[in-house]
Amino acid sequence: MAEPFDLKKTLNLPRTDFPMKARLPEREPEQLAEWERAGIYEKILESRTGAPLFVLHDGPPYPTGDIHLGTGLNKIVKDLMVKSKTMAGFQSPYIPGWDCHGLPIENKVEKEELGGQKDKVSPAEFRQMCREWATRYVDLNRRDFKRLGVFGQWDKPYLTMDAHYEATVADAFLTFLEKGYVYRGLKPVYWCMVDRTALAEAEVEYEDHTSNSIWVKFAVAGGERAKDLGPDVSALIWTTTPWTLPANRALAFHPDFEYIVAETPAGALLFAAERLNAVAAELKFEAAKVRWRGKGRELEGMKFRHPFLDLVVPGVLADYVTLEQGSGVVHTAPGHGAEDFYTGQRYGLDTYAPIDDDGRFVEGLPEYKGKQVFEANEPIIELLARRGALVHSSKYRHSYPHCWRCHNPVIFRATEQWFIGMERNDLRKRALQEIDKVKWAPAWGHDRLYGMIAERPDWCISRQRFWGVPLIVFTCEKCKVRLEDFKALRNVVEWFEKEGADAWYTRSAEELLPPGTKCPKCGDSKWKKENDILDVWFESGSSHLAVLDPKAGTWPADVYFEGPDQYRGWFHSSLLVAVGTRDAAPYRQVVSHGWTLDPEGRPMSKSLGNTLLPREITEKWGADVLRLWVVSQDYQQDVRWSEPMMGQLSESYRKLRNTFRYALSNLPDFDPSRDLLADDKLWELDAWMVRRTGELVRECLAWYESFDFHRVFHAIHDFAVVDLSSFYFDVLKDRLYTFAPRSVGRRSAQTAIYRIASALLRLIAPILTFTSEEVWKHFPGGASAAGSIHTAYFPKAEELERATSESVAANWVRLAALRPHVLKALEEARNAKTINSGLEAKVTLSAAGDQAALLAKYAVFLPALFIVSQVHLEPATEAAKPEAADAVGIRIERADGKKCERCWNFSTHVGENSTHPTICERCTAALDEIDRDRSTGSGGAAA
RNA sequence: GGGCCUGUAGCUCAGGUGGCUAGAGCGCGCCCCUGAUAAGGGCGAGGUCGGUUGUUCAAGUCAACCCAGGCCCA
Repeated sequence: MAEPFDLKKTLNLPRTDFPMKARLPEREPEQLAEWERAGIYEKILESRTGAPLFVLHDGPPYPTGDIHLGTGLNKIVKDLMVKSKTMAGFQSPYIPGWDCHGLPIENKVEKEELGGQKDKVSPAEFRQMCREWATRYVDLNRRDFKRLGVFGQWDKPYLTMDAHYEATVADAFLTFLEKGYVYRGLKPVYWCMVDRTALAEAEVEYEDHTSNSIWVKFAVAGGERAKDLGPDVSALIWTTTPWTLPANRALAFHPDFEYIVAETPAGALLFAAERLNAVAAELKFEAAKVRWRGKGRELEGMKFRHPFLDLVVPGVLADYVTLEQGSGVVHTAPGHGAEDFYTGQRYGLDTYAPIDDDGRFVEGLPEYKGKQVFEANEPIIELLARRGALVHSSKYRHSYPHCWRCHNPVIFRATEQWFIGMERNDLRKRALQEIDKVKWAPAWGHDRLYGMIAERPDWCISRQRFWGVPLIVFTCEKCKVRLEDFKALRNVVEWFEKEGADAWYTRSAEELLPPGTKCPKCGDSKWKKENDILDVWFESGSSHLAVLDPKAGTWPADVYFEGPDQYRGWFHSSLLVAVGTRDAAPYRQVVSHGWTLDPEGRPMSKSLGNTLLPREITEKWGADVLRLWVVSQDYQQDVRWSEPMMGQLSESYRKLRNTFRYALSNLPDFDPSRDLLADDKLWELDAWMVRRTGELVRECLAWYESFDFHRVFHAIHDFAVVDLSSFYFDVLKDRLYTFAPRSVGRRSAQTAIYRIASALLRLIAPILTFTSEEVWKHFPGGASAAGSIHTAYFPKAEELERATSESVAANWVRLAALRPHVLKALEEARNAKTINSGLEAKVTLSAAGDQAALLAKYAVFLPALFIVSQVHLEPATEAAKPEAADAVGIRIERADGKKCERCWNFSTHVGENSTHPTICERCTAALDEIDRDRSTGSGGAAA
């Protein structure tokens, strides 16, 4: 050997092209382009041809703006489900969708493109403008979703405005109609005066509103009990909607409550006894003489004079009357309240609601006629005052229903609407039975939806708008009879399949119906098309009909996954549509996630202005870090977002990335087809680590199965940090670097690293979508030649676990348990300046019994385990006897001998090698082995 | 007002059927290494398990009530 012999060149130091720096914001888009070129989504589906299906059916978001963080979370979790099911061996298609119809877009187009003047264009033109608006945002949303690494059929999503979809919805409506679920009726519904449409329960949100709180007298005008009450008595009512008084048609009493007539400064007043103190406080009087007492039921049929209309209204009984507020006497306007309406039905009261679509009084006294209802409040209050009927008036702030889209207060207004009757064909009962069959996560989801379905009123499905699917209803122009020839009606579905629902607006009734469709009653053939469109919830609730197919095995879906607002939304409407049309739930399982919270723990919302775009995150940290954010928390509860969290997750990401990088850097000369050692050839430590990896795999696969992604993440992360980085990889360094490249010891370590990294990588692939692919490309043995990691399968726990026996594993568990104690002793020696590096130390262990035997058996492996130069064993002396049976005494001294220049271990044999006087006996042997390998010509040194 | 959910170290999470001095990772402080190096390793300090009162030999774990936050319904 030449004089300047470089010993370092004889080491197998880590070497890899895999970059330490992730540069995710730049690299991820490149990866996306590559996947796009390769047709990754189709490739994955092809790779699972013939495999059992797992169908996640996408709930369609509304394309009216940028996606926010919650939407991103939703899509990422869906992607985790799909990717993990794919790797578990299922064929798992994912067809994303968008909910394109409805008010929000209609409003935007009306305001931003037509300056509020919708009449300027025809319905067909208006619909075209809405379509373009929706298309624009679908494109933007799609770009953002893809950026998150979500795989799916992005080039062919389902859109509720597609012709086929609209036809499916129309057909579903006809099925409901045909089966007798649908009826037209006069009922109070939520009405938005600004959007001029009826609203469903799900379209109403409660917000704070200031109302007029007024106390009004209704003079007793007769009835059986009138005499008992005494002269000049008035019933006292309380209301926060003065404008509904013109529609008052009764006063309601609770049959079981006690009522009194009290003599007050405002006159003799009839109200609930229990409300005396509250009324006195509100009306500001002290004591009151009680003149009469009686049960509410005695007041049924009493007559009261309307305070300003020439009208006498009856006393009626209702058990929804409460003693929490007001007087216990309830002003009843059947045209303006749901409960009032049902009371009105029972007593045959007039459902009076003289209000037009804009919320203006179309008739009534000059004081309020023509005024919008809220503007009518003041004049009505003044009117009451003039008539001496107003006892008290004040402002009252409370939560009040508002339109979810325009956020204006809504009113209850009786109008003619189309309904799906919940009791028709036992729809409610059957839906409830289906809920019991579905699996719910979290479990309370069952009770939530069950309660809602059990309580909900009939479904108001008509809307007075244009941007949607029209109700397929024709009325004979002559005799007003409705066409019930379903074969003829389904002709419209054919038109919709060809031209979309636009056909309803561009084609005449004669064109839409089969030629010569005649009225069965009068024989005429002039038909009038219905103007209303369907509630968009009916539309999105039909998505399973449009997208899934029982014949293909994709209906019902295996899982629906959405936010908690969908119990009243999509989970709800999908169930009703499915039960109505197919007599079963459209899903086997429903999973919901929590709200997305800002750093202060408040739900992110546009009104609070604390929302965040996923794009801002991917541009700064990368999609894989955002995906880590998703799996770091339990999404079934509320999830929080904050900048510091992202910082920590970046660190976690870096740790995982470096763990894989280190594994790769020790495998540059490792070809699994040539170098992989069989289980029984592995060193025990290596086999034990493989086995432990198998245990991790077993746990994680179970968590993937139950969609507990955060447990998967924490387990993998902890394993990478604790078991690999700080323990196994550290312990392995000496063997990997200093042993001859082809030695069994090194190949054993490499085999373990290879198997562990391979398992870990596939285990985390659904989460780290981009990075796992990047690692895959650097994996030994041409792993990526067969295709993307996303077409690979999850590792098999058994294959890894059987690397070694339970008893061998148990020995290593005991040995490894000693490590923290030795490390602590080393730390103390470091502090005492006895040593710096651990390799400068000699550890003396004193043990007894079993423990001594175990240590003796594994003596040669102990220096590596503790990363010290020497370990000496001695019997536990009586004095140094450790308390615990398996404890050991630990003494740290400086290592004997000199530091080997090659492996840095201390040895008393340094200097014995004449060629290399600075190296130890182990390195001498290693160099000899390297020389031998070189002369035999096979295999190569790492360096 | 009714119903439901949540509340364990600064952060994110574990803690079946109640049982040793309540755990992990990250972060933080101090130290080591310089052959994973814009890396790696070690040690350490952090919690009256939201609060109160009960049941029990024993409660983070069970019960009741309360507080805070959230969601749904009205």
